[in-house]
Amino acid sequence: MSDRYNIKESEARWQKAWDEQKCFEVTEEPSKEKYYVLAMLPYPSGRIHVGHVRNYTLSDVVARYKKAKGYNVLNPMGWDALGLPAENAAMDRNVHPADWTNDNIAQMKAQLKSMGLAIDWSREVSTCEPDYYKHEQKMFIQMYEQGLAYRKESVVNWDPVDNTVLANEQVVDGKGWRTGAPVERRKLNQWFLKITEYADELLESLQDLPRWPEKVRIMQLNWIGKSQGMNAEFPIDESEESLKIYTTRPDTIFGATFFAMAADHPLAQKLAGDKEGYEDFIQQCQSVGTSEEAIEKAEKIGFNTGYTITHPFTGKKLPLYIANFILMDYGTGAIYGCPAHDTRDHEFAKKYNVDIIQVVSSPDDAADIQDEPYLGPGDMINSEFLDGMESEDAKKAVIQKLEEKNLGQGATIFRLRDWGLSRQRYWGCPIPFVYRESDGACIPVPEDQLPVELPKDINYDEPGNPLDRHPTWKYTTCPETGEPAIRETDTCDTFFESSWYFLRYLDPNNSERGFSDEASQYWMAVDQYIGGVEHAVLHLLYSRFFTRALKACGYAVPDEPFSGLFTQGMVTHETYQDETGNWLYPNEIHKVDGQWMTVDGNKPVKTGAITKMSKSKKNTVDPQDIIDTYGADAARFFILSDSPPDRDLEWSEAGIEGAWRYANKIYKVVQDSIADLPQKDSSKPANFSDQASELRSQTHKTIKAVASDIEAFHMNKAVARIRELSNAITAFKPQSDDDKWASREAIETLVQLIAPMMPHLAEELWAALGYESLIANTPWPEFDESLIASDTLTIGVQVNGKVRATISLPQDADETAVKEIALAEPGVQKAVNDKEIRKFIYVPGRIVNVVVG
RNA sequence: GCGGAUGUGGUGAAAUUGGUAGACACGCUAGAUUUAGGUUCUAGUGCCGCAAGGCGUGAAGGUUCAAGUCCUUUCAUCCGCACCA
Repeated sequence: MSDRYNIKESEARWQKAWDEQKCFEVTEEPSKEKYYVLAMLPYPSGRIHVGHVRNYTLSDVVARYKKAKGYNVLNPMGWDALGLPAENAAMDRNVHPADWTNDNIAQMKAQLKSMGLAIDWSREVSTCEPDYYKHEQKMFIQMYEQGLAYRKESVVNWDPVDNTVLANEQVVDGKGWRTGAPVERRKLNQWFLKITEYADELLESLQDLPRWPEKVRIMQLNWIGKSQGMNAEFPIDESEESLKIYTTRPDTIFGATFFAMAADHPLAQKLAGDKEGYEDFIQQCQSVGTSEEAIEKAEKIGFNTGYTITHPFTGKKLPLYIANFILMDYGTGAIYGCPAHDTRDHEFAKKYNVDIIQVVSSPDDAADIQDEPYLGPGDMINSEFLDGMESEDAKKAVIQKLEEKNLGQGATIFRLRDWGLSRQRYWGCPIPFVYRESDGACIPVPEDQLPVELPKDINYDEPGNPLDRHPTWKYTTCPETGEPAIRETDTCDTFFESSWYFLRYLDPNNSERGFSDEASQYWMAVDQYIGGVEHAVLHLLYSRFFTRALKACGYAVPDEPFSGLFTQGMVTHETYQDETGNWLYPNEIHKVDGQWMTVDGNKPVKTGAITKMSKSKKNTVDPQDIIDTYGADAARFFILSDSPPDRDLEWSEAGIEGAWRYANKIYKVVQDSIADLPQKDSSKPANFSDQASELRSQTHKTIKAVASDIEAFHMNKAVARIRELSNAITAFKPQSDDDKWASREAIETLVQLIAPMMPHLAEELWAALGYESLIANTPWPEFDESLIASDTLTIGVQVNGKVRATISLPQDADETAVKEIALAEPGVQKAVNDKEIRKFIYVPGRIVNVVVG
């Protein structure tokens, strides 16, 4: 009898073996088909969380499976090492962001290694290293030279007490998270990348991404937000100025009852700056956050400028407002308001007693337009020359009319805005520009002076950006004239690093360029990208833009960086609070008599909503505890078996033990049967018992099913198939030595099928089965189609749609024969009774339905 | 507010094109074995009902011989929203 499976010893041993044999280190091999598996790189926050385990287990299964299928598989890993949390840690704990980050990387790398991932660690990349960001500084300058990077004024959240810029997540209820001071909006000169230049192409090319989830493509489509509409320009009465508006609903022009522009519209100050209450109103607008959500949800408020605009067709004078729900960044920053057919305009009109005129007829006559706007299409009414037209035709007619009058023209606009890159923070990639003091000229840092490295000696004693306060770093000379110059002290958005890291992996030792064209041409595009659905828009869109921008700068990269994408669901967990409302970690509570109590003091615990795991709510679980207790294989297997990977996973402690028991069971079953099995590679016998044939059939079916399940990311189903096979193996009693051959075939197959999921256990058993080479280097088993086909089939017999019996039929049974068999079933006879059979339906291979009545 | 998703037993979930709802597990119940215990094995387990049978995929309608799947309406929950990563 065998000893119990020693997880710790075994896992460490096989990880060492993979390392020593450099099992997963790859080079370009033009003769071999490549497969690039990419998992989204982690931010080194401290310790890995369950979301990481899920992500990297998935990529690992794909990598190991594809390797077994014969591909040259690249599966790299790195660290998205720049970002805000490092600076928060620096401020809270007085550590240097670099030290904090590098400590975290060391810890997390050890944790990932303990998962037994098939990663080529020789290609590890950390984005906070100057050797990484020097290349993107060069890229940035190249983009600038191509006209893809530029500077303009833009609004930030400003904390007036700390004198610092706040991220949206640092704004809580309109107040700074540290100071509690009401946040202001402030305009700064900032760098942008011209992603809008590619808006149409990024939209159109979504069609070329069939291996992306539909939902992600739709989200990007909506994000880019192409809309067909009309630009128009109307003179403002009693003024020299005129207002440029944009609308997607030119058909509703006769329903226009007011005009409105954004609070930061250049005309706002000009026309109303001296009006009473203007300053207060602007203040009010500025107290709303900069996020789209905050703006949309804020109460709709307006300020009447006192000016009017004459309606181009009716001649009526309509009031011109400044309104907080108009975005300067969208369209022209001004609209005409049609309250009858737009929700926001309606809300606004109700509040300021503006007329509501219906111009599109609604199919629901009862609905009162004064209570509810009508948003759909319909026939035009109250619209002079448009009356009776369909909305779509009316749109064209209005555009044509305004074009004739030289007041407007049809226009296509995008919701997508240019990518604001500047961050007023230390722990980011320095933007490689200097400003000459004499004339303010903006000069790129010459290539031979790159990288512009972050200074090490910084302090957080004062608020604000340490680079800006640094005594020496920012003072330099102009590379062109040698005159005094000041460095750009803003750093890059960290999405900049993550927009090209997958290229750096290809050639991590290249110190001249970020990567060579040869490496890119061999490995790109990424065949399978895997990561969180929360990145569906920003990161994935920025990366798609980045490859196009790099191509414009002369790099050999494909337009689309990721040909296949899989987005995993979030990992969620129940939340817990003590009596005073403090959040509690799951390991700070325990059950006493069926009630959750605090471990410390046995006080009652309130359980709350199941939400995405987050540190702020303390509903996190440290996967290391699980790996230490049950082993990496059990953790991986449980995560794969529990939920479909694209769905949210509610973490529970209960299921992991089942995976652990299963691993032990497999170990025991295989170990116990080895002595009695034929030797490996012994020749296939000719005769099998029926049970053995059955087992062989199931073995081959399982090979096929597991492969297609893995390829479709139905890992939970693959696990179910594997468990069915192992159940069949345990139930199987060989009748002869020939049958034992079938038994060995099934067991070897089982070990091969679990190898991508539980790689350590698989190696252990593969060795036990007599193989000297690693299972990690062993090809995927082949299945025999002839063993899969069955000559009988079992189908259900319904009477009036309810199943009353199941029958077995030969594959080729004709309808007459089927009818005879079906009607002879006692259950069917009982249900039919003496009622008349009105119809007999036989769908070959599927179902029989007898309709009586 | 806008956009995207999800809803099936006590729990996680399965279910080609509409065609045997609940595979595979977790948990639970009973029994057996062993151990100090975690284990292991056998049987059972959607709900109601003694049974026959009936009812069951968030809710309400509809189409169909047949609906978890298609259509309409509706409710609930979760995620993203441009300076978190």
